[in-house]
Amino acid sequence: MILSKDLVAASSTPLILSILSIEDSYGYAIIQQVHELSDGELKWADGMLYPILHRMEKKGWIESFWGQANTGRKRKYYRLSAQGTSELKQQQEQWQKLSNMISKLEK
Amino acid sequence: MILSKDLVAASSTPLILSILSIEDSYGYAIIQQVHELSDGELKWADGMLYPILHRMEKKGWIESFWGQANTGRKRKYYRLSAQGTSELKQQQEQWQKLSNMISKLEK
DNA sequence: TAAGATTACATAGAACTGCAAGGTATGTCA
DNA sequence: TGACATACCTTGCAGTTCTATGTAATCTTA
Repeated sequence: MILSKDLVAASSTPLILSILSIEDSYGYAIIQQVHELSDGELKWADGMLYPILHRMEKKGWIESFWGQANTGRKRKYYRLSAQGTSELKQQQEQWQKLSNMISKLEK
Repeated sequence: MILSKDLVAASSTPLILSILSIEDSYGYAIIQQVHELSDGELKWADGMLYPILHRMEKKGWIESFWGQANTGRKRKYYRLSAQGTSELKQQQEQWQKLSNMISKLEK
């Protein structure tokens, strides 16, 4: 199944917020987490994710800090901010509301 | 609650398809139906809806025909095509899948 | 019966934006 | 040593969206 562009766009933010609500993560890992979570249906390009992360940070939903893998390679981790937590809650509610509207109409 | 732009964009198509799956309708009425269904939270501008309807028709999901209200005023009705029916089903599945992913992550 | 509100549809194009493409760099391992 | 995986970044424009604007018929009410 190919997910519609609109839906992918609309789901990316809540998905990232959700993932970060479980534990801090970094760009490259988030891509893989999404890939697994979706059973391979969502395959984000990295060039698509990083701008989203930057935008979310600018909005104050997430905060970044540099970390180090045990390999020595540096990673830019993100953590959910307080604002991001409330944003996540709101977006989940919105999804729920729209899902209900759409499925309520099902014959 | 202000619905995020992305979500509004992603939901407009399945919403319209859903409404038309119940019964044929026309632009002006669809706006009101969405307004009611959402308990006043979604307030589409007409200038926003008509282009969407045209796009959907171009994609073959809906078909238009001119009708007449009992008042004598002409109306452009839309009906769901076979293609639109299968598109609706797909989009509903996609919504479901993403909703599940997002809510499964909830702590 | 005139003015204002409502119903109803249409479209150009300004304004926005998403993301593909292209770039850099380090670690691993055969 | 070179191929592959890991890891991050940004620009630019192709494509989209919907605001602003226009038209016109019908209804209401004073």
